[in-house]
Amino acid sequence: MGNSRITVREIARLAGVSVATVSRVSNGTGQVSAELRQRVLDAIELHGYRPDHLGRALAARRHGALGLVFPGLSGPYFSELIQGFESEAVPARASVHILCTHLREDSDAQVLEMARRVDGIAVMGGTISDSALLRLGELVPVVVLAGPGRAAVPSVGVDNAAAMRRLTGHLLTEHGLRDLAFVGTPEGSPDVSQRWSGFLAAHRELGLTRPSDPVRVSMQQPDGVLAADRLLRDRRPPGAIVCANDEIALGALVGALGRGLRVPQDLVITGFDDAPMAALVSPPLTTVRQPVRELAAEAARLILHAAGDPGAPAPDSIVLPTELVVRRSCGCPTATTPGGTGK
Amino acid sequence: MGNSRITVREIARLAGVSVATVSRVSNGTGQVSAELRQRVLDAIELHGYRPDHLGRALAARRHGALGLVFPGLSGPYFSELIQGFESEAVPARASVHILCTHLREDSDAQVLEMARRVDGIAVMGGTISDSALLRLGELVPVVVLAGPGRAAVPSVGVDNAAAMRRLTGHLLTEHGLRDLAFVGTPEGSPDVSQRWSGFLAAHRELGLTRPSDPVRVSMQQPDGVLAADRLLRDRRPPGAIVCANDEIALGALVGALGRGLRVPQDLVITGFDDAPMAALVSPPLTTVRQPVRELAAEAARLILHAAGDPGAPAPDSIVLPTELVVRRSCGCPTATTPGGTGK
DNA sequence: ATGGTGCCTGAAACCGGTTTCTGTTAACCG
DNA sequence: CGGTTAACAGAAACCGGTTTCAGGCACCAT
Repeated sequence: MGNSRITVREIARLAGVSVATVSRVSNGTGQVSAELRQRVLDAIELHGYRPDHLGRALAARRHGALGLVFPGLSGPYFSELIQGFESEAVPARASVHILCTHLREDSDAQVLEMARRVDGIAVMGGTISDSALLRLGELVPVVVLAGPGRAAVPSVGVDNAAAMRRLTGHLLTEHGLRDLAFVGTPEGSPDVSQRWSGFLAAHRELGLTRPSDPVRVSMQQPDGVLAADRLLRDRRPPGAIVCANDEIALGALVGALGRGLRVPQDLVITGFDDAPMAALVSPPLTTVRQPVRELAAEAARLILHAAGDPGAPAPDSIVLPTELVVRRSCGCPTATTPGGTGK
Repeated sequence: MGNSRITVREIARLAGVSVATVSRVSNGTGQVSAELRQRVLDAIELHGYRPDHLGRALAARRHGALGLVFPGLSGPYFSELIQGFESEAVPARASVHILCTHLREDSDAQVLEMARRVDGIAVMGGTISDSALLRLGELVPVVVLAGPGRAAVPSVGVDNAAAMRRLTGHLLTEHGLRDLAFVGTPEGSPDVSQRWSGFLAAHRELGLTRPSDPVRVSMQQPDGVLAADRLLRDRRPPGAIVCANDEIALGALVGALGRGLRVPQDLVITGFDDAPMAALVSPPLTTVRQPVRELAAEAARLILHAAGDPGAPAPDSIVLPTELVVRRSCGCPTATTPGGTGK
């Protein structure tokens, strides 16, 4: 049983009907008399027939698959992302292809290759070149996740700049902090780039001098430790370390505590994302919550919709709301002051 | 250009040759005269023809894709795993399908469904039922990643029990610690199950009483914080917290430090995996290094080989070596004592 | 001149489904 | 009772490739 060698013609022969009838029964399309239907169902059941995905996909000119492209995965952010994406794809009976372009030279070519195997693709911002993105958009429905869209390529993201402006403003205004250090590589991803510009904007608004250059590291905990080392080695500590995400912030916190500094008394540290650990460390991290899972789910929905509706107009880009989460690492006493910054 | 509507027959017509010739040229198989080859290549180039993946896959009866199934991803472990898997799949021109069964009821059915879309599958141990695993093995080449294989299903993993026995023995013998607490859910995955039994074995060998039940939590940092809370709340702290992985250990460390305990003076904590952060926290974590990336790469190689060679015999299971990494969180002064425990 | 050999080539079959299109039959209607 | 219509079934075309098979042709040895 379950031998995958049996075909629709085989079943047709065994049930004494035509292949068209078998196809109609197995898909529930068209009209089939009760008697023939039963004969076909019996034969299908008896031999454990399951229609071949390739044959079906070829005939339907549809792969039944979605692509997800990211630079390199790490931390809770990507877990959420992938799971959110899957949560929409699986019920739609679409499989999820992943492509991790991490440090590979030919990622443009690989994404283009992926386009020939899926019905639509979500690409993390900053993962492939702009020209490849446009080219991709001609081949399949595409949405940019956490990054700017293009003409025909919509995007799903949050207003990073506004959120970071708000967070930075909180540090500058309500805590009177100065000499803030930004940790993260603006050139690395659109997300960080926007957060950096929000950071700058907050300074500009208050008429402060432009802060010093960011400490350019990657987005994982070890990078936060590294950044803390760099910042705290010889010169006096900055007033606050504003990290591009929670992972970096957690690493920086570990680095700072390891050097005997007290947070927030000696040093303020903030994150971005509101990862699960952010609330659990001591002191709990002040950060910005963004709905990562919903972001990815929304992207999947967009793609599925566009793939199902060939002539559909290019959908609008989507901006989901963020929320400033004030905890103790910024120096606030205790309570959480909620407040949306997104549209 | 690049319009994906052009087919092999179209190119054949334009180049004034047969479809067979086009196919031969585009695949480099068979003999084609220089003149015809050039005509075909020109037509292909001019119209940007790329053979359709589905048509090709259907004819070749091969999907050009590999599946990777895991319970739920989180932390550096899964990053490494996925990237290791991809590092082998991509050069083989196979795309990677992922399936995250996390908490879903019908994961068996979904894995079986995946089997009809890929040439082979790597399944993390403990992700699906045994019967589904056997069934799966009849459909496509399968390998179990980090878990026990079955008759026809090979596995790739490390000797968790031996490694954990060694680590636990180190704590019991060389540090004279007693009253160790194990954090992790043995029922949750074969990995943890084996680590738990290694933990027990080390106690048994020394004639000690059976340690108390494990603190059953998941495998992420927040779970470590939770476990530390539970263990340290009212009663006196255990002599050591032996964590099922580094993520838990890092969480536990944060929890312990947050309570003002000193590690390792007041409390010893150990991990498993040797995640990047393990060496960077203070104190650095004593742990067991396992080659996660290689594990996944090996699994991909196994599957690719089996998928390429239809009649190949079931390959042997593979056990990769681990290494005890002694740092300071166990109470050792400083140096690292390397030493393999795997076969 | 003739038969054999090897290289190219294209027609056609095939992979495993879906869908259109045509034809048959039975039910319904005036 | 003749004619229209709806329901149903199957033959064949189709999706877009690959591969088998047989034939044409040039070259070589007899």
